[in-house]
Order: sequence, then structure tokens, then C-alpha cells
Amino acid sequence: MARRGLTRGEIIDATWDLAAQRGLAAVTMRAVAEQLGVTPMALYRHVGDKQGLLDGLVERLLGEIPEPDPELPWRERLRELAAGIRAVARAHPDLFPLLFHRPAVTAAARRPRDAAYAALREAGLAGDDVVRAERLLSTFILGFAASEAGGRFAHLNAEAEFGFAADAIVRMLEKD
Amino acid sequence: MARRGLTRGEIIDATWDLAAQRGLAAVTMRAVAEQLGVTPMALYRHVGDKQGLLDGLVERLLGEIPEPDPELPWRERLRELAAGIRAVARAHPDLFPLLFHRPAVTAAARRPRDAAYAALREAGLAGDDVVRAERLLSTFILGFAASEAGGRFAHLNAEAEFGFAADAIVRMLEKD
DNA sequence: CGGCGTATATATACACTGTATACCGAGGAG
DNA sequence: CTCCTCGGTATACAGTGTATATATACGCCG
Repeated sequence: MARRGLTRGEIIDATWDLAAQRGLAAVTMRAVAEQLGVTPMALYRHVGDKQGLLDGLVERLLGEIPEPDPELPWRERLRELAAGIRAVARAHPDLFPLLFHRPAVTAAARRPRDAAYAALREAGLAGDDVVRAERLLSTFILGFAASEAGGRFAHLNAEAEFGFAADAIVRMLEKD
Repeated sequence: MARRGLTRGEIIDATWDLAAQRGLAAVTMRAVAEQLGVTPMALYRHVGDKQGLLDGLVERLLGEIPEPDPELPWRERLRELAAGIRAVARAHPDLFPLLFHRPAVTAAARRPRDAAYAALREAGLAGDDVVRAERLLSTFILGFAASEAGGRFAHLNAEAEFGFAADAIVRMLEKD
């Protein structure tokens, strides 16, 4: 009916809220539309289809990862980054696995990745080693966070698990 | 109508075939039932609900990971294990993420894990270190395989990526 | 200011999903 | 033979994503 000025950002916002409050399963075209006081089909103009909606969530998810304090030494910066990713995973356990389905090269993914690059260079790596090490780290932390949030670690103490792994990895980085 | 002797194993078999041939999205109660020449509701008696069907798939998935040749040195055994997991992920890319949602302590998960324990002990680790190292490795390989199968690595050469990471990890294990 | 084309939102409809409920008929136990 | 239970069927329902066709308000051009 009325030209409501509906926008993609507004839609993703509503979707995000819905997912945060009632889970990914509650994210349905109809539910999102209703939250915006709009017909389901109105969304299609702005997000393409449901996958487009989920893509929007992935962007937001990456945006939620906090930038580490640049004053800190590189070890702490990496730890902060990892802690941030794990926190995001725990806050959005059913959204988080979506990260595996999007290439790690979107604009939204660049910010945390660049922070990791900087830390790794400060650790003494250079050239391709930086890129490869970041990929190793991000893959591990993604797997860890997904395991933690998904329940694969069950009753284990995730904090202790992570501490052990982080120590091992930092020792590995210092070797080069 | 007829007492057909329908069994849970038979149902999971059909589900597995369906998922392998037409993807996870094609796994629907109706489709599985049709493949068995049976009414959709007949499945409920044996698998509970759809989640029960998926649980069955996860068991099968873990069972698909090949046991490494025990004659090989530990490095090669770990590599074979990892290669097996990655192969499973590539063969069932949309099933694979389900692994993050099941505790790593089921009977089906024990076989590959025990193989990893043996290899790590042979590498010189002992006690809790074995358990922790296995968890680190399995978490990484799960994340890697999920990334590879899910498309997060996009155009990258996954083989080269994996080689770099594996080398780094093996060096790390040899240090202790 | 008037009218038109286009972008935007709506209305309706369809095929398909998981599953609750009611039923029925075969097969073994007494 | 009779009954009871258990495995399968039939039907139905609410909810899903989305294709298609339609109405409406806005911005531009004269």
C-alpha cells in the first residue's frame, strides 16, 4: 500500500533482533515482515530471498566481533580477538555455523582479519606466512567456537580447553 | 496395512542414500518414506522425529571415517585420519556441520578418536596431554573440513592450505 | 501544476514441510 | 477362537518459501 521507505538495513536489523530473541528457527519471512508491519513479499525487493536475509545476518555477526585494543602486545590482541569470536558464538549459537558457508573475503570479514594480520606481523611473521598463519588461526578458532557453542564439548571446561590450545599455538608462533 | 518389518537401520540407510544423492535439503520424511514404499508416518514409530533421522546420519558420518593403517608411522596415521575426515566432509558437505552439534563422546566418535590417541602417544605425549592434543587436533580439522566443504575457502587451494597447517602442527607436536 | 512511468508494497495462491490424531488390520498369547 | 497390542495407514492442519499478478504512491518532465 503505502510507500514505507523500507530499507535493507532496517530489514536486517529486525531479522537480527528476531534471531537474538527467539532463535534462528523463528526467522521466517512472515515473522520478519510482521515485525516491520509489512507484507512478506515486500522483503523480496530488498534482500532477494531468504538466503539474502541470512547473508545479512552473517555480516552483522562479523561486525559484532570487537576490535582489540591496539595498545596491547600482540599476544593479548590475538587472545582478545579469539575471546570476542567465542563470545559472539555463545551469544548466537545457531547463527554462528553460518560463517562456514560464506567466503572469508567479504568486506565485513576484513576488519577482524586485518587486526590478526597486524598482530602476526608484530609477532615476527612476514609475507605469505602472515596470511597462512591467520588462516590457520581463524580456522581453529572458528572450529573451537562452533564446537563450544554447538555443544560438542558437552560438559568439558571450555575455558581450560581453550587455554591449553592457545598456549600451544602461541608457542608455535614464537618458534619462527 | 501390511506388517512390513520396517527397521531403524533400514530407514537410516535410505536416508543416507537420499542425502548422498540429492543433498540434505532433499531429506524429507515423505521422500524417505517413498523410497521405502511406506507412509511418512510409519517412520515416526522407529526414529521418533526428523531430528532422530539426522542423528542417525551423524552416526553413519562418523562411521565413514576410515581407520588409518596401523603399520604407518604416527605422522602418516594422523595425516590419513585428517584426509579421511576431509573426504567425508567433501562427500557430504551439508551433513558435515551436524558434527558440531553432537558431543564428541558417542560410541561412533570413539573409533577415530582412539586412533588419534594411539598416534599421539607414539609421538611422545602422555597423560592429559594426549587428550588435550587430540581435542586441539580434532577441533582444527573439523573447522578446516567444514570451511573447505562449506565454501569458506572459496577459490583457495585447500590442499596447499592444509599442507601448511599440518606441517606447522606436526612441528608443534615434535617440540614436546 | 498535471500526467505518466517506475519503483514499491500488496494480495492471492501453490507446492511442500513436519507431525498430531484417528484408525485399521495382522499376529502372537491365553 | 478371542483379544490385545503393535506397526502401519489415512487424513488433516498449521506453517514454510516464493511465483505471479495487481494496486498505489512518488519523482520527474513538460
